Amino acid sequence: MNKLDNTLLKSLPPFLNLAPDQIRDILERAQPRRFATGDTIFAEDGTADAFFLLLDGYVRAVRITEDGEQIVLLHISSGQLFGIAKAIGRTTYPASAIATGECLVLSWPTRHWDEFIKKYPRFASETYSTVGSRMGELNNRIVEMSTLHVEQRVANAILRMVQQAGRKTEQGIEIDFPVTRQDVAEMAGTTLHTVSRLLSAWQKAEIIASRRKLIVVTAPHKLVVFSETGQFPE
DNA sequence: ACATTAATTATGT
DNA sequence: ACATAATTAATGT
Repeated sequence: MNKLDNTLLKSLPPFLNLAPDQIRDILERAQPRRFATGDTIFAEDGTADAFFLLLDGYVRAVRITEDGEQIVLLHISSGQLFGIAKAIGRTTYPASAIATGECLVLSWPTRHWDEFIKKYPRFASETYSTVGSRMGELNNRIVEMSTLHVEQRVANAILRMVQQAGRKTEQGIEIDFPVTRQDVAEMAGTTLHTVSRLLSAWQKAEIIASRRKLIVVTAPHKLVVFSETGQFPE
């Protein structure tokens, strides 16, 4: 039913080295979907009736607190599996998935999960490693949140985005999806005002350059040093 | 050391 | 023109 290129899946980690008929098997059960900026792909606590593979674009995992405050848990970049509640023994999604920018996604009904795991060892090991690395990231962030100062936290938030979605330009490394100060604030656990103030300062110090919804890190090394020491190098 | 409030300006449809 | 984003200063905990 779909006109997706068969070579597309072949190059993705979970489906590496599969035979053509296996690729077809997987694609036949997949539903390709597009999402626009800000679209909710699935909602926190909703029944996990599908799991997903991000083909293009970026998605962020978001949770809402008691008093309606958003926090951004992590970003997912293309090639990654997400919405894999089954992998952590859940029947509902632990967070909401929001499209940041245009997204192209493959989704499969959850009932195929167990079979995929059995049939395709790469798919199984890939889910383990993505679950593992996300746990690791969240783990680090807990430590950061409780030990570091805001300035270091927003530095880390920016560095993480650079790491996951950095694109080299003439000026430096640019974050490949739209980010507002509010977004950064939600990642660093602070307010957009503090973020705005910090970004302005770092702009003057020629560490970053930023326009509306865009952040370019012009001196990545200095920002790394700052995130670790709380001081800019001479 | 940070958040909150509020007022002001810039930017994108 | 209108809504959304960003800056900036003042005040608060």
